[in-house]
Amino acid sequence: MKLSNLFFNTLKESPKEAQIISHQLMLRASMIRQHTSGIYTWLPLGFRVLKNIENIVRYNQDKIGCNEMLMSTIQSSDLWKKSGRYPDYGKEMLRIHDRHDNELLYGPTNEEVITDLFKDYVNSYKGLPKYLYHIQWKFRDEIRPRFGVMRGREFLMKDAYSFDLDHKSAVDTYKIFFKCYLQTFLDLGLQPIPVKAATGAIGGDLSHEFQILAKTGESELAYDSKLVSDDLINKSYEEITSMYSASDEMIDRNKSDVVIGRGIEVGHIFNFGIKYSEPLECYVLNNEGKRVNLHMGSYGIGVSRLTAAIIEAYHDENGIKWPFQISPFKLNIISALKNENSIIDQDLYLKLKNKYENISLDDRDLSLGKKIKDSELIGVPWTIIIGKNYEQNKQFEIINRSSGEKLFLSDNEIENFPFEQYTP
RNA sequence: CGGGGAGUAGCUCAGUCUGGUAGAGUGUCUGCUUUGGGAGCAGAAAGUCGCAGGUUCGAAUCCUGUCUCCCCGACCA
Repeated sequence: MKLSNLFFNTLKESPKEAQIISHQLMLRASMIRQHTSGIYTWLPLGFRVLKNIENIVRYNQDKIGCNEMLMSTIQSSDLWKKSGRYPDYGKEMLRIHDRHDNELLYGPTNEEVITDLFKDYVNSYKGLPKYLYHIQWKFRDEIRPRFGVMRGREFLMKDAYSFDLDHKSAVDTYKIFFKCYLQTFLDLGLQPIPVKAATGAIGGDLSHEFQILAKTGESELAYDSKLVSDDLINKSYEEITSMYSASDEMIDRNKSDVVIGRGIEVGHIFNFGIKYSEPLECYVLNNEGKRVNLHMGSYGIGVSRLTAAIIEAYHDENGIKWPFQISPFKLNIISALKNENSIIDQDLYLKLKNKYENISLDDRDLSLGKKIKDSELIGVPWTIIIGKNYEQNKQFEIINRSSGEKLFLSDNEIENFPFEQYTP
């Protein structure tokens, strides 16, 4: 995209409402705009990032045979009354009335809806197990929204739901999602720490949070240093969960040889048995022709929160440092050639655009310094400058956002340069 | 909900104590000069001072009410 067409407006100073670095940078880079407390408009740059994250999450869900669908954001209160959660959810649930004075709500989660759906479509054990998910906006009327999209009231979540015949099978499913989550966060460029969780309001007997390390994280963590390892993904569920990890009040203060840190919770998985299938009468016939309630699990990833979490993990004093796969633009071309008629930058732009889907050309009439600063703030992994070195040696100057390293490449070299091999 | 703070130009803030009719930086616009790290000079546009009521000759400033936002705590992807 040509930046002259991009709707954005970078800020030198950060608006005072922002307290943490990710919130400040998201505002300064024009990724989001606050509409009201805890509710945000996603501007073009932010929306590109959100979609990139969403696609990585989607890819990993699809890989384990999870079916993508889309449920409504508005739900009827009926099912919540059946499950018993209508009174329990309290003020955090946004309750609304339609013109007939029917009680509706803006969905904070979807266990009821999906359980009610599932029971009418699968009636035999032969149709199990089945996994379903969607990526959808949720609303939880948080007591105190804060830190930008980190704890918004309206937020984008991937929520998956599993249906199994019995407990044993449900545990196998749980392990599949567990490994899938590790892979998803690794693909996003993050180092996940799985933490055994208290099951809380949702209930059930098996639950893990996935935390990523960040100084500004809301949870305190204590974990075995071996959990931070490159080949964690190659270990079995049993091996991984045998290593110590805990958050907040679950931490054993007497335990030594653990690493203490802070984390941002970006995922949470639950196995909760028949908690919803029983009241909502979701059952199948087993191989003896008997009715059995399905064993269910739910698996959440905070997609919009991840944008902030990734910035918390990857930034410096000049701005964001996006992992390549997340960045709104993979590389940014800036021309500093004095000859106004030069189209070297546009030629290069067209050439690289064939190879990389999203790249940008800063064709705005601004000083070189301002363009470089914007490129750094927005967090583009590679900035290509066509200037002095091009005029003298026909070389493009390539700046690596993360390391600050500069490379000088010829016309031929730049076409084959492995830009995607970038680590922030 | 309890405790604290703040609403003045797109953004950051001064002015409020001590009432006299709106300021700075940055951004924006115009012109000229610039062109390797948020350029320089000159000029310009831009604010019902959150809202409502009150006191006063006169209110951003004092009083009352109200709304919104931010921070600390309980809740959570």
